[in-house]
This record gives sequence, structure tokens and C-alpha cells, in this order.
Amino acid sequence: MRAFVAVADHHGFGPAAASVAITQPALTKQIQALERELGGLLFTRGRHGATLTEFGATLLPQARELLAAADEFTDRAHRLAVGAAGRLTLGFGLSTIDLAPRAVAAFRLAYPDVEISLEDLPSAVQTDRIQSGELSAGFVRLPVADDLRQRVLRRDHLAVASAGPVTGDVGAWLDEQGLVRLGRSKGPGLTAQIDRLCAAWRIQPTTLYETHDLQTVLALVAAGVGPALVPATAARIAPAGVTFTELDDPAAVWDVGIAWHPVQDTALVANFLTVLAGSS
Amino acid sequence: MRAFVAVADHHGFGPAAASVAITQPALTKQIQALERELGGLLFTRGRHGATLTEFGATLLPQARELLAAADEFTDRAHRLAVGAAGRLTLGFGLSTIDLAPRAVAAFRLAYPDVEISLEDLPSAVQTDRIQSGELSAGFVRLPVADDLRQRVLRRDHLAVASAGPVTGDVGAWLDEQGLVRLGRSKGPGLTAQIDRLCAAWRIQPTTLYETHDLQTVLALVAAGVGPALVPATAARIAPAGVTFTELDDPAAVWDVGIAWHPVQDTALVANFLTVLAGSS
DNA sequence: TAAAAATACTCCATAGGTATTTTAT
DNA sequence: ATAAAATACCTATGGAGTATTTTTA
Repeated sequence: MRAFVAVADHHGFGPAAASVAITQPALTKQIQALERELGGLLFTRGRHGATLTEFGATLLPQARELLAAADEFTDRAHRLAVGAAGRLTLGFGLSTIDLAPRAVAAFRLAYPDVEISLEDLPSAVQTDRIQSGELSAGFVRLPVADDLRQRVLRRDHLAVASAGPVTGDVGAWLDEQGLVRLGRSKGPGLTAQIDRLCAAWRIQPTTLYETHDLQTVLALVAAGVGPALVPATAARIAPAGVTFTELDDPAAVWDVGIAWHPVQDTALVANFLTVLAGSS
Repeated sequence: MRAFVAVADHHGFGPAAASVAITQPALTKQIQALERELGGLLFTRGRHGATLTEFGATLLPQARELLAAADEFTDRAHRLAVGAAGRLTLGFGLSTIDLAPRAVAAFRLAYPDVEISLEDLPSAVQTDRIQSGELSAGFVRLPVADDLRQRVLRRDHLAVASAGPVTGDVGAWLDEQGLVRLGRSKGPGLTAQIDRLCAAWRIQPTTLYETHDLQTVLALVAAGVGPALVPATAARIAPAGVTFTELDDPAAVWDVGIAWHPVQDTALVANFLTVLAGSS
């Protein structure tokens, strides 16, 4: 095959043999074998080398295409293998709205041939999609199911979001005021975190209102319905008039990081993690 | 390569090995070699056979395409080799206007995958194009240059085309009447044939009119300008009122056939000649 | 523990090399 | 006469086989 185009290009077996780094008799045998396989003579041999037959001339361009396709295949494979090409589907949540896009931008610069998609999803949905293979990796609340790989990126806190200042002991105050809450289905991780904190503080604040969107929670807080426990990072999307009081009780603290399925433990994801480490 | 798609299709090395008619260890080594060459693992091996990695899953469709392209290449080569595919460019002249299209129609039926082009050209132009490789073969006046292959298809005659009956000795009559002639550049073969006949008959008819189109010659004959010497086959395109008198003097007879360059001595042309022999 | 892939080892087919002959101009 | 391809012959790599071990769910 390579022999074929080499002979065609060099108009002779001798130079062609040199170009593919074998000897002339070896190349002769390769061409003879190919001719036998294809069922026709590719060249007419004479005093001045080899010239294409009609048959050979017809097949030459197709042979070239085939070789080019084969080369592109191996080339692409190599780039995939080192994580310089391919497709990366990422998820991110509210608490990584600053981290994720920055990391993606840095990665795009370093690996321009990688297709990236970035979806805004709650941690719970992300872990499902990571499990099912729909996501290459996701920025999620840690820890996650231990059949996933994970890396901690930073620590996040609960904060009290309130319309006015928090007075006296925070726990007692919240127990007395009650809480505006986010629906469990929307943010099961956050809800569990809040439950853990309440248990630790031995309080049982009433649920003043339950909604399915963090922005609505904050709007209700601003409207004076009552306080809420939200991630400290929610401060960046809060309306004016909401006061944030960060909590540093151990039960109010959790890790945020990136998680991926072991199947996705590929050069591509590894490269992304490296860039991520560098860009933070 | 084939091993790769076989393992992917059969979800395991054992059945895949059977499908490509080698043993499991041999297939294992093929896959390992491919993985080494491409620079990444294609499968994760486990209790239930082999499943594609991300890397493998990405490359599989491309590998399939590549194999399909390779198969199509050899397939096409085989069809070319036996003359069941390819491109046939043919020429034909006035005296084969009945033969050529009939042969082409028959060939189309027998070999539907062959592209055919058919051009109406004088013998002289045809031989040039046959020499240069532009034509695969041509229906021409014989003989042609003896570096071309040729086959006689039938014999053609000169005929006198006249407005009225030919009286007395044909030669003397023509010498007295003069001739409407076709330009030498248009039909050098025909002109030479006429010259040979006149020489044989020792006559020198005057040129009444010279034109560059056989149809015009016949129209002039019909108009009473004078007689002309034309191929007997011209009868089929003559206007009403033209009388044809066929001549069977040896000097008025020539062969018509098909000619082709030795380079074009391929299965395709051979097949065409076979069909041609059968259709006549 | 059992099914499946990987290894160990042997063998032979064949791709490639060297020396030489044949072919074509 | 001579440049170029084909042939003859040899060698060695590596692809494929059999028997066996290692892995993993």
C-alpha cells in the first residue's frame, strides 16, 4: 500500500525502496503481493523504471485517501491517548460557579482541540450523570459515593441569610425565628447539611416556607419572611438587604471538589485536573 | 484493527477470536500490539469479557469506517481488475454510427457499473486521442498506425451519390461531371480513399464544390450541383432525391473496425470487445 | 471458584536481506 | 550495453498455536 504510492511517486522501484527504507527486492515482492491480492498489474516495468497501468492510475488516488485516513486515525488516537483531543462534558453547581468556568477557560487555552461542554446541575444530578457516564466529571459537594474518584478543591460554609442582624446565640435565634428552606429534592446535600447542623445544635426551627430555588429563598429572606441557612457562596447572588453571617461550626462546613467515575480516569480528565490545580 | 472491532462486537476475546479464525492468545497479542501502537487501552478486561474504555469507544466508529474504506478499496480493485467497473471513453465516426451505439447499449446491460462516454469524432482525431490516452478505444477506418491494436468489424464501400442515374461507365461519367468534395481536413481518410480510386481509374474529376460537412455534401448533390463520392453508409443520412450507386472496385473498399492503444489493453476493453463481437 | 484474559514457550511462515540473473531500451 | 526489476536463496522476526497461570467478579 505505502509501497504502491511510493513507487508511483518515485517512478521506479529503486528510489521508492529507499524512501520506505527497505531494499528493492523486498519492495518488488510487496508490489507483486499487492498485485496478486488486487487481481491486476499496477505498473508496467521497463528500462526507465515503473509507470502506472490504467488499473494502477485508477486506484492510486483511492490508495492515497486510504493511507491518509489510516494516518489520521493513528494520529487522532495518539492525541486522544495523551488527552489532547476528545470530548469533555462537565457539570458544576452553585458553589463552584466561580471555579468551574475559570478552569474551563484555562483548559481551553492549553488544549484547544478538546471539545468541552459545561452544564449547570445540582450535585445530586451530577453524581447520577457521572455514574451513568453522561458526565466526564463534575464540580460537586463532597464526599460523594465512594465508587467515584474525587478531589477536594476548597471548603464551603453554611451562612445565615437574614433581613436584619442576628442577635444573641445564633442557634437559639434561629430556633425562635424558624427557617425558609430549600426543597429537599432540589438540594439534598444542602438540606442534609442543615439537618446535621440543627442536630448538632439541638434545635428544631419551624419551616416558614419551602421553595425549590435558591434565588427564591433569598428573595423571601429579603422580603422579611425569615432567615435561611444557605451556602456562604450564595452571597454573590443575593439581592440587596440580605445580611450573611458565616458559620464556622464543624457541622456547618463541607468540602467542595471535583468527582469523576473511574471509567473516566483518562488522560483527558487527568489533564483537566492538572490545569485545574494550576489555575486555582 | 479487525481484531478491535471483533472484540468490541463480541464483548469478549474468546468469541471474537473465533470470529476472526484465530485463537484467543493470538487475538490478545494483536489487541495488545494495537494498544501499544495507539498509546492507550481500548478495553477493560474483567470477569465478563472485555468492555470498551472511553478511548476505545471514541475510536471504534472511526476504526469501522477505516475498515469499510479498505474493504471498498479492494472490492473496487477486484471489479476493476475483471473489467466490471471503471471508465470507458469511446469515439466513433460516421461509418459506425449504427455499430457503436448498439454495442454501447449492449455493454451497459452486461456491465452496469462501468461509466461510458461516447464521442462523435473523425477517425484522424480519434487515433490522436487514442495515442494520447484520452480515448480508451475508437471506431475508426482501418488500418491505423501499427502501434495500435485493431480489430476489423466490417467492410465499407464508396458509393456515388447523385441527383439522377449514373449513365455509362462510372469513371468516365464522374470525370465528365466533376465532384462535390469533403474538405481534406475534415475527413483525411475518406479523401485519401477517393484519391486512390481516381488514381486507379486514371480520372481527374474537377472539384465542383468543397465543404466541411458530409450532410452539406449530400445536400449539394440533392440540389443538383453534381455527384459526390461518399461512404455507402451515408445513405442513411441522405436527403430524398439522392441516388446511391455502390462501387465494389477494390480501390473503393476499406475496412472499418475498432482500435485501441496497447496501454488500454485491459480487462475493461477486452470485455467491451467481447460484447461487441456478441452484439454484431 | 469459575470464566475469561494473560503469559510462557515453541514453531513455522514470511518479510526482508544479499547475490545474481533477466529484461528492456 | 546498461540501468532497472525479477529471481534465488537465506535468515530472522514475529505471528500463531498449545499448555498453563493469573485475574476478577
